[in-house]
Amino acid sequence: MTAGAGPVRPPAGRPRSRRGEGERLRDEILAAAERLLLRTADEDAVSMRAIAEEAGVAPPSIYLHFADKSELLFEVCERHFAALDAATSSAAAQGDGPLDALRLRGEAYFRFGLEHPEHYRILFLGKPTTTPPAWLSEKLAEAAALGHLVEDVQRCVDAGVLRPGVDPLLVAIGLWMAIHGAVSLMIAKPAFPWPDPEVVLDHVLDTQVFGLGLPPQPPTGAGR
Amino acid sequence: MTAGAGPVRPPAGRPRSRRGEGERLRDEILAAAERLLLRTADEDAVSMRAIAEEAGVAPPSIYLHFADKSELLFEVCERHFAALDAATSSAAAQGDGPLDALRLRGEAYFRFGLEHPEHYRILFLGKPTTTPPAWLSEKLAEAAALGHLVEDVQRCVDAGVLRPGVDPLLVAIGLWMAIHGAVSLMIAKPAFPWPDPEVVLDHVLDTQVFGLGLPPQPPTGAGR
DNA sequence: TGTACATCAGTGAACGCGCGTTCACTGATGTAC
DNA sequence: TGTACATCAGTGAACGCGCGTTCACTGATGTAC
Repeated sequence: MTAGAGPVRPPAGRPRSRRGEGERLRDEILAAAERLLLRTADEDAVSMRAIAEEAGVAPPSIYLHFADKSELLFEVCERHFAALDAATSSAAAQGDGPLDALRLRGEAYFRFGLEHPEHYRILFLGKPTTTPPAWLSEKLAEAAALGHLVEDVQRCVDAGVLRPGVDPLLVAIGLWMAIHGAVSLMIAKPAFPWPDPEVVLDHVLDTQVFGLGLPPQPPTGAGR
Repeated sequence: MTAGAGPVRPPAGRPRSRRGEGERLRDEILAAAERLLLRTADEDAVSMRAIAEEAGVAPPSIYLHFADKSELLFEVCERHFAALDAATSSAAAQGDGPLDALRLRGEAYFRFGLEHPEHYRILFLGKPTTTPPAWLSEKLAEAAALGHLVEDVQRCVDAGVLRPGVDPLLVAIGLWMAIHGAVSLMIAKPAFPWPDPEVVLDHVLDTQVFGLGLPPQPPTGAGR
């Protein structure tokens, strides 16, 4: 009975946008979907109805701004993965030389994935059926920041710090797969007794650089 | 009008089991689910109704033998992954030395995953929510044949073909992650312009063994 | 300054769907007497 | 050998749910005259 001003209003009524400002709702819907995804950590909980409620709006209003659900969800992720690209690239920029840059990029990718598991799941673990066509190749590579990764690998090749004759694209894909494997298993099976994430990360990256096998020429006898 | 024998019968009527042979249906349901999964290659298409129809039985009949859907689906996969374990282990047994065995095991795992994408998806890409508790750790490791992988790694350590001081479990998990990363990305994004699977596989395994970096002591000048 | 009207932002109710699961039941089959 | 009965394998119909999406609509707001 404290704030008794104004007539009866619908519970969480969001004020309607002024004329010409209809686009504002678009951003609010995206923000609501993102909040839901982060709070519930469950893609299934992010239904159109739930998003609408989170945004303080009726479900059909979403269709004023998005063609369907997947368009909305993937735009949420697109924004988020722009942040991944920024994070990995800025990490790589701190690198001391191209190999270090590559390593820092990998670390940033790994941490980003573990910190945003549901986004990661939607983009990289989801079924192709529910993925819009554009996301099947170009955007996917973009989201994984694969282009920048290839560039980093190319720089390593140019600097001569990788084995000669390697294919930069193949190397980049291999790195992506190795780190993705770590991220996706730990995300998909959180209850599994994994070692500490940082231990896993270090091991995966060390293995990529040095390999598991013995160095070809151990210092036997007359080495040093 | 060719085979006019017998009275009118329900379309795909499966003959009811004799008394005491009720357990027979259990196997038929498992087989039906497996067939559906392989034919449709889509986990969503494998509903209880669809399984029942494939088995020529009414949906409630499934509950005579399985508590619920996830119990059924995971039993399907359990059988299938017993085959994975058999395939990888028999591949490893062909190996010429422990390191070769490890490599053959990895190859077998990779190929098995690509050949059975929907099973792989259910087991390793599914959400923890839909996974029965037992599958969150013990059975999971079993299914990935992790135990046998650790043993193989241990044999390599004992034979002195890996870098000294490595933790066999960590190495095994790292190998698992690397190959899983390749399998899961190629499964999840089949439309992506991946290199040829065998090229990917070779690269991933070579990298695991040799690393991407330069060997520590390149033969400069007075080597040979 | 007043008023009819077009436009815009947003809504209430419903459609149709397929799902997992439950319930009360049927009818054949073997068994006890 | 006959018959009542318990048991077993399996079913038809329905429950309740939540989903994505559509449709006809409302009511406020700005604009033209």
